Order: sequence, then structure tokens, then C-alpha cells
Amino acid sequence: MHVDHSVKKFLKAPCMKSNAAPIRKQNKRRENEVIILKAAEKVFADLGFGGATMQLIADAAGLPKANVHYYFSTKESLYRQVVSNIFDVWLQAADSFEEAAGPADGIGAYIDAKMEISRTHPAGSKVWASEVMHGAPIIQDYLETTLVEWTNSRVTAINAWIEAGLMDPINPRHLLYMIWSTTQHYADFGHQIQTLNNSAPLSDDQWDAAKASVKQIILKGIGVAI
Amino acid sequence: MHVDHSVKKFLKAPCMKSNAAPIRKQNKRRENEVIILKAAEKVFADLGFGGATMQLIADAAGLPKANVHYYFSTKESLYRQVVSNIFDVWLQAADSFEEAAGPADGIGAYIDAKMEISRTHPAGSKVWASEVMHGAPIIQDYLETTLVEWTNSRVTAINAWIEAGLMDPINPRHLLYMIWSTTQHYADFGHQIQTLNNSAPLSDDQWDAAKASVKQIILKGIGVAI
DNA sequence: CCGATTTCTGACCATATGGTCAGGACTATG
DNA sequence: CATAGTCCTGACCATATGGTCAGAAATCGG
Repeated sequence: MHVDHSVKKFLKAPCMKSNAAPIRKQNKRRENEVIILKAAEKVFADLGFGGATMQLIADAAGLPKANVHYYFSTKESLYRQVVSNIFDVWLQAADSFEEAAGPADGIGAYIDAKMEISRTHPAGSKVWASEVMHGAPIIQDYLETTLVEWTNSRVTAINAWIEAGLMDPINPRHLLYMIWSTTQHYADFGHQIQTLNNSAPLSDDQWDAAKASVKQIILKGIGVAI
Repeated sequence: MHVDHSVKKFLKAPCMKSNAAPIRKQNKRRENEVIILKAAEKVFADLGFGGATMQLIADAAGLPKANVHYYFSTKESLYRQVVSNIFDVWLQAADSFEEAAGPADGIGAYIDAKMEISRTHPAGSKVWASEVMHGAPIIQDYLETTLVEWTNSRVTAINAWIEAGLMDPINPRHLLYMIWSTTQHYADFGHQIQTLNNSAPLSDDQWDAAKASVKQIILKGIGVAI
């Protein structure tokens, strides 16, 4: 039954992490958590919460399933952590908004930042979308607190720009929805976009063109000169 | 074990369909298929393919699970049928595009139609989004054939409008992506929008405002007078 | 009214899944 | 080297799920 444990260990355990410079013990936990979170993000994005299995996540992380459960006791706690991380990245993109003098800079930079996230964190965007689409069963509290506050703050900022005559008097919420949906579309529906691009991923130039198109149409659409 | 079958039947079977005028046998199959498809659409939208169970779908349809399997042999075949139906609705919205003289009519009507679908078929939109987000494992063939053709056709039409000087020389594909994402956002992220609307569903007036905002920003953004 | 066809269903099965656990292995420190 | 604390893992379990099936019930055609 447990005859050749040493052999198994030799074959499996020690050589798993290729970049394993001997790191302090304290970091081991964080290190493995990051590996698992990254794997989980991808699996959740590909299969959804229900379709994902702890076994698949463990395989993607290169760890035994029981080891994943050692760091994240339940599938839901792991999922919550993944979604929470995405939410943070998501909100950080809004900094560009705050520091801007007017809508051309603020909204333009925000669109750029969100497009960049769609490009670099497509899996995260999909997990977020999936979560919200299913009624946000796990992170409803985030929506009701942080997102509501954040949105109200942006609405105020946009209204100030409108009153200053810097842009057309549009409904700020619908503008935000348009920015969110359009930018995230390049992540969430990336597969469809790729299929429509002769099944090739968007090139760097195509990404630049996408960014430029989105910015141009939206900014012009709200009466902001580019 | 099977003592009171007649009682069960009395309680359960005969009064299930309220509008059950005695319909011909031929229609029974179609009728139940529709009931099941409608239930499945909602369950798939709420829980994703992986999270949905045949039992939940059966419950939502008011039928025993085995009966659902009588009409749809596998979960995947049922899912495929649901997605396929959505795809049809989805494409029909494009008719408005074809019959238009210029971009103001064509794109405006298309946006209206897509917003209306988001409003009336939110579950379907979510199932579609979920399917595409996960790499379209079931309906990739639809994407590669019908959607590609449809898109190319629209791109040609838009380019003709551009060459005729009826709108700005934007990239038609990115315009289509913007229309798709913005309109479908009101279905796919309806829960988020509702949360940001004091947890109340959009009223009729708010839906009208949403439509108007989307149309205004996009049409103005591409240089089309409203 | 009768046989044939379709519809319906409870009971069942093989499998897969989330999660547990006892104990082994490793690492740091004294 | 010894001890303590952390990390790791194979084996296991209770449960849930997709799917099957024999046969009952209803419906239809004549």
C-alpha cells in the first residue's frame, strides 16, 4: 500500500516548481496560495463555478487535491477569494478617473485602463461576469457597498463635468455602463472576437485599434473633443 | 408502493397547464418541449451549464426528471437546443439593419431591437453570454459559419455607408462589438444594474432612457445625426 | 370497445464530486 | 540530533448527478 513512498516523492513532489529558489518558510503559504488562485481563476473562467472541479483546479496548479483543500477549505472560499481579487484590480483602474482634470483625460484614461485589464486579465473578467450574471450569489455585499459608493462618486464627478460644460448632458450611469460593457466585452467575448478575426487573437495593432475606436466613439458620442 | 396512483395523478398531472384546451396529440410533444425549454433557459441562465441540474430543470418545468429525459435525452442536447433558439432570436434582430436606407435608421433600429431583446429575453442573453465566455464549446460551429457570414455582411453594409459619407470612417467591427456589448449588458449585467438602481428593476421610463442614451452616444459617436 | 402508439414515472445505477482524515515528510530552531 | 510546527498526500466517504429502464397510464385509430 505505502511501499514506495520515497519513489513517488522523488518522481513527483520536489521538482514541481521550476523557479524554486529556496525561499523562506514564511512565504511558502503565500506562494502556494498564489499558484492555486491563478489556476482557480483560469478554471473558473473556463467552466464557471458549477463546472469547475477542485480536481481540475488542483491539476492546473500542479498539486494534489487534498493540498488545495489544505489552503482553501472549500470550493466557495477559493472562489470568493478569486472574485475578490478581481474586484480589487477592477477598482484600481478607476484611479485614472480621479486624478483627471476633465472628461477627455479622465474617461479616456479610464477606458484605456479597462481595455488593458481586458487584455491582461481576461480570465478574471470572465469570472466576474459569470458571478454577476448568475445574480452575484457570492459577492452581493461588494456590489451593494463598494460598487454603489464607487459609482455614486463617479456619477458626481461626471455631473460636475457636465455642469461645467465640458461634455454633453448625458446620463452618467448609462455612460458608465457603456464603458464597462464595451471594454469588458473584449475579455468576456474574446473567443467570439477571435473567431470573427479569422480565429486569430487580436494583434498588438488590432488591440490599439480597438482602444482607439472605443475611445473615439464614446468621447465623440458624449461631446468631448479628442 | 403504487397504491394511490390515481390520487397522485389527480393532484399533479391533469391540472398542470392552465390554458389546457384539449389539444391534439400531435401538439403534445411540441407543447412539453416548449415548457421544458423555457424552464431550462432560466435554470441555465441562473446557474450556468455546470451548475444546472436536470432535477432543477424538471422542477422548474413541473415535470418528473425522467419525463424531461423522455423529450431531451441528454443535458447537453437540451442545452444546445436552448442556445440555438437564442441564436435565432438574436439574428432576427438584424432584419432592421437590412431594410434601412442609412445608418441613422439601420443602426438606430438595430440598437432598439437589441435593447428590446435584452429586456424581454434576459435569460437567453445570459445563456448565450455564458456559452461564448466559456469558449463556445457547444456552438462553435454557429460562430464560425452563421455569425461570421452575418458579420461580414454587416461590415460591408457599414463600409458602404462610410464611403457614401453618411457616417465617420470608423472600424465597423469595433462598432458592432460596441453595439452588442452595450445592449446585451442590460441583460447580462441586469443584476448589477438593478443593484445600482437602489435594487429596483429598471422602470419603463428608465428603459426608455437607457435606449435613448445608448443610441445617442453611439450615433453621435460615429458622426450620424439623430 | 380494443389494440397500438405515445406519453409518463418511480426506482434504480454507475460515476463523479466536495470534503475529510490519519499520518507521513519536511523545515526551522535549540 | 531532537522537538515542534508546518506542509503534504493517498485513501476514503457521503452525497448528488446524469442517465436508464421496465412497465403503468393515457391517448388514438379503427
